[in-house]
Amino acid sequence: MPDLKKKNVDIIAVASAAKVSISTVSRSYNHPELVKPATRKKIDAAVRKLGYIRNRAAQTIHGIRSGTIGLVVPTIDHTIFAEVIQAFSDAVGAEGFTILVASHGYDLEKEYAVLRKFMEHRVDGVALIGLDHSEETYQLIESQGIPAISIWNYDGSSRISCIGADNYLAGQKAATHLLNLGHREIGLVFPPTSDNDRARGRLVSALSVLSDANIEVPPRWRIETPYSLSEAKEAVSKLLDEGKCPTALLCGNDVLALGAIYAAKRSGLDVPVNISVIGIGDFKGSSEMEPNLTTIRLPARRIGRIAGEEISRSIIEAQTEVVRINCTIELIERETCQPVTGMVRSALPSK
Amino acid sequence: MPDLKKKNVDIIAVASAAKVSISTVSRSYNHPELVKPATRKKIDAAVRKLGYIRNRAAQTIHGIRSGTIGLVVPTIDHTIFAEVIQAFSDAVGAEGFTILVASHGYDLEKEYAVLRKFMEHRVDGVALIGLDHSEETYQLIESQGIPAISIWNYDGSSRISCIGADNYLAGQKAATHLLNLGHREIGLVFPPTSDNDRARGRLVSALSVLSDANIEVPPRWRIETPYSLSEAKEAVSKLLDEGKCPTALLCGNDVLALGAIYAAKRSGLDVPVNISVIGIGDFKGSSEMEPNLTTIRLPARRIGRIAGEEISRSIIEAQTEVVRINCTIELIERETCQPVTGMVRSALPSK
DNA sequence: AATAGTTTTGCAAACGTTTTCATAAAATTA
DNA sequence: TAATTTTATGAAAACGTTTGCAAAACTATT
Repeated sequence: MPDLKKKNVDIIAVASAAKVSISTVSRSYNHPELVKPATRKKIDAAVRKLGYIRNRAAQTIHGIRSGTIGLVVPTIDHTIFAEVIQAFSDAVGAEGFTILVASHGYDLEKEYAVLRKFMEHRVDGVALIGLDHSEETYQLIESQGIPAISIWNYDGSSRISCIGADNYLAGQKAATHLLNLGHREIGLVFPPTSDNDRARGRLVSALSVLSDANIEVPPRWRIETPYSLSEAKEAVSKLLDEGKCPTALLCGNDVLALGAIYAAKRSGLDVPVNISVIGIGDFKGSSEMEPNLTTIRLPARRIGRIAGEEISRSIIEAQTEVVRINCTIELIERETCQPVTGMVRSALPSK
Repeated sequence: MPDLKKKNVDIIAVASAAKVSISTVSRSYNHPELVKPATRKKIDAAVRKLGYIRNRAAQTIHGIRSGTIGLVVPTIDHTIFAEVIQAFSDAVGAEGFTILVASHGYDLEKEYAVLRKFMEHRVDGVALIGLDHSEETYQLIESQGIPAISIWNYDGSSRISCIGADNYLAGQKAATHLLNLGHREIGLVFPPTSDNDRARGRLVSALSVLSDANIEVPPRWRIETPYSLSEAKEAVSKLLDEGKCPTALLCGNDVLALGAIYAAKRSGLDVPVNISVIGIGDFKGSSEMEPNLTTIRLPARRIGRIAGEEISRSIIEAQTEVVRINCTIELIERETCQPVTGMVRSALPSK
């Protein structure tokens, strides 16, 4: 039973309890092969008796790694980021690192502030979402000279290492799929795209595919809504219930797509018979929902895991060169999209 | 522009650049009122010029707080925990703390290991989910004498501070509601209950309400499934497609409930016309899904926020007495449950 | 102009470790 | 048994801060 004498037990206490010098105690942790087994046993006993726990702060000021990695995300409670965090955490945890987590709520100033705080804690590396960051943020990272990695976006000319998918391609694939199914009347449901390169890439490319096909999306069919199930549902409901409605909805991510599907159901529309919906992401649950969501798969867990492995590696090997990894994405055809030819348009609301 | 001369800029570098002693630099951070404004200005200039960032590790070994709080959850990528983490993070962030996060995957040994690692980092406090922890874990917390708080469960005799809801009551409310609607043939869908006091409390109380009403749940109707949408859907599908099926499903949480609803839909059953489903939690999205989920609301964000506020407070005030907060829960009647009297049972599969 | 009081600053010890270097003890060899 | 090599340990400096104490620089008072 640990000695509860409030005195904070330090390495000195252990040393005297074990009747050895502090150097020996330290060594028995850091270079156990250099200390005699018998001595090690004495030390272990003392450690156990006193309930000693090493102080990483004290180690850290010797230039020894802190063993922490900072992770900043826009928000923690979106499926997609939660998945990334989990995978990232598992990957770096396997290498002995602990993560510091913070969210910035899509505010790049806040992101900088958070990152600075991480630096005060002398994290061994940092991970961010996307490549949209303030100049200050980039300079901070560069001036500290620690490994940094951007998760979620691939960009061949990124300023820091990145691992992710090509969001531009994602939007393209989604739009192309709808086109292939014969859709010409297409609505767009996207989150705000300022300060969000993921959404922006998808939107821009979708729009460009559409305009290449000579399709113009009327403003009323271009919905901008916060990244929220309820708000997306609300916004799409409004679109569906007023005036002419599109034959298909291209959504910036699966959450918005789900909101759209709920809105359709609420308006008495069947997906995909009356309207098709495609998402981007293939979030956890998208394959289970009824009807199963047709979407562009962005391998969140894989990205998170590789990001974790990659940054651990660059910390351990102290190599700071930029690496860029592009994860392939694919169209997952499920049940929420169908060719226009098979559609029943009569169900459209007449109110 | 920061001086990039790899030399790690420390307080000494700043001092000499500003032509003052290191004590003065230190003071200008910690007790600015003690240093002359003109001097402060010189120091600020030097700091900016060199890109100096304080080293919390060095401060920490003076007994100064590390400014970190450790948070251990079973898993990050379940809506419910993600919500809690977000709220908790925001609350402690407002007080200047940064969180260390780790997950243990429902393995209490791992939880202990993670907690130990947190202690090495000298976190100022720790937060855990639920009250099921190993004896070792409790002793570790007690021996370190730092504030600890358990999130999600209320228990009047908890060993550490706790904030949460009464899961026992939650199960009771859910079961009672089904009973009130006239259901007598009730299926139970729960996650494994060992090492999970939340689920256990709910299951035990539901069962007890049922048996008090002289209702016995046949083994085939007692489904144990991992906390996963797809596995719940799978398991419930099997139940629904083989043999007699219950008029209502009581699910241990909203994710399992959603899985059950999907399974019903897949089996051609309408919820609630052919079968009622009740969840527990009222997760984000439960109110939006179609049909809206009837459930017992556990205020996740509120719990997370209060937990964060509470632990910040006890760290700052250095007061370590146990506090226990019980958040009220309520039945949210929505669309997935209806009285047996109105049900259509003919739709049941005959295969 | 000398004194007393205040404000501002610097010196040095302390915090809990790791690590280099030197020394003591043990094992090996001659 | 003495000399040599190897292995195990300890003393002390170093890491980047904070802070108690004392000295220095001002201000105000006579």
